[in-house]
Amino acid sequence: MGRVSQAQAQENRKRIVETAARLFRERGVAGVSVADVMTEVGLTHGGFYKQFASKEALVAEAVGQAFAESRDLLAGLDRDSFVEWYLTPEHRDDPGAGCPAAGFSGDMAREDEGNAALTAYASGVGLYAQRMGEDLAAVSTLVGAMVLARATAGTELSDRILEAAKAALTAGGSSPREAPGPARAG
Amino acid sequence: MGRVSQAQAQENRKRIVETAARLFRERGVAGVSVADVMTEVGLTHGGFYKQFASKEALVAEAVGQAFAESRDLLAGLDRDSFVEWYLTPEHRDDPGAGCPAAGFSGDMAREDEGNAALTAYASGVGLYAQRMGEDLAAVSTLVGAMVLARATAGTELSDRILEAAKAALTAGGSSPREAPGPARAG
DNA sequence: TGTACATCAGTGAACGCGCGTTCACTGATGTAC
DNA sequence: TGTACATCAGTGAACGCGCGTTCACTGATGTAC
Repeated sequence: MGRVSQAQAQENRKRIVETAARLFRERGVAGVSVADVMTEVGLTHGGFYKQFASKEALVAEAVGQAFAESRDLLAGLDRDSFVEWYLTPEHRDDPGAGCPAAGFSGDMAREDEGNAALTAYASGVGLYAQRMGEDLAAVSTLVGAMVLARATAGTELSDRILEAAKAALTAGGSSPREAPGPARAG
Repeated sequence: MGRVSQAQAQENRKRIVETAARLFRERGVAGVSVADVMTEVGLTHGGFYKQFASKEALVAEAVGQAFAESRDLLAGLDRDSFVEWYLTPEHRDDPGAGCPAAGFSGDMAREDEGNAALTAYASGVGLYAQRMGEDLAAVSTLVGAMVLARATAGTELSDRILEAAKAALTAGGSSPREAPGPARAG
């Protein structure tokens, strides 16, 4: 295959970023090679560097892409609906299409400061914070529950974590310590 | 160096596991090679396989070791003191000596089920749950806050996450939605 | 509109590198007498 | 206690492999006239 139209090239680039955003969340950045991404898109790995300076640059774009995709979802649900959706086994079992704050957390903790991926990640977390009314403790509960539920997937503990977090964050925002109840509803 | 006494060999093995438990939490399992661990211990990498079947086996032992170390800490503090310690910048900035539930979360999410490391991890999380009175939502808040604070380290958001989680989990369990304050203190 | 040429997205082989793992070897340790 | 020999923890070189990245090449696209 020779040269491709500019429109096609732009389309290919977009698909590379979207595919990376999904695969990195599913298997981690270290678990996905540049060749993996390109093969999934239907291209050969050599062409990657015509579009991106490095794998690291792709990671940064993928993080931004993942948060951009979730922006629509966040906007379309009210707080309780969002929490309900977030803490489902379906979300736990499909990290590739799920919350980037949870999906990329393991990889971001090891990036060095100032890094483009980190910047995109931090601003994305800000988005989630906004959705939750700047309640950073609630965001922590969501992300922590998802991370733990995934790490314990397959055990009985996993489902219980999701349930406990849901009970704590819905039904009026009762304390994580207290049993869920109708107090403060509305 | 030729053969070494059985006592020395056992001591070396122990130090390999302890060093791995620290390094894996600091840089992630994929970010630490077998040679890295052995060099840190002061041995050469070739001897590793006299003591362990594979890197994967070391990961499983390291996870168990990390939780075993934290067991003492958990036992020595009451709930509020534990929460206070957990949500400090010092804990955030020293993952190698910190909570294994947070430190290994990124790596565990990608292990396949039935795996020895996963089993050790899940039972370790159970330990934390016990410490927090089986309040899995509170455990989620702790781990989520630490994971997010680490992923956003260096930004202003990072400290705010720790503060918000601390406010939500101490001072009588006030709602994560409310701003921190002196109300309900004591 | 048609022709001639330059561009450059994508190909596929190759690179150097670090990884997990193996192995022949060493020589102090542990054991049998 | 002393001697002779087997064991085996640790050494260091080597292995095959997959990775990120590079590069000469291809040929359709884009452009200049």
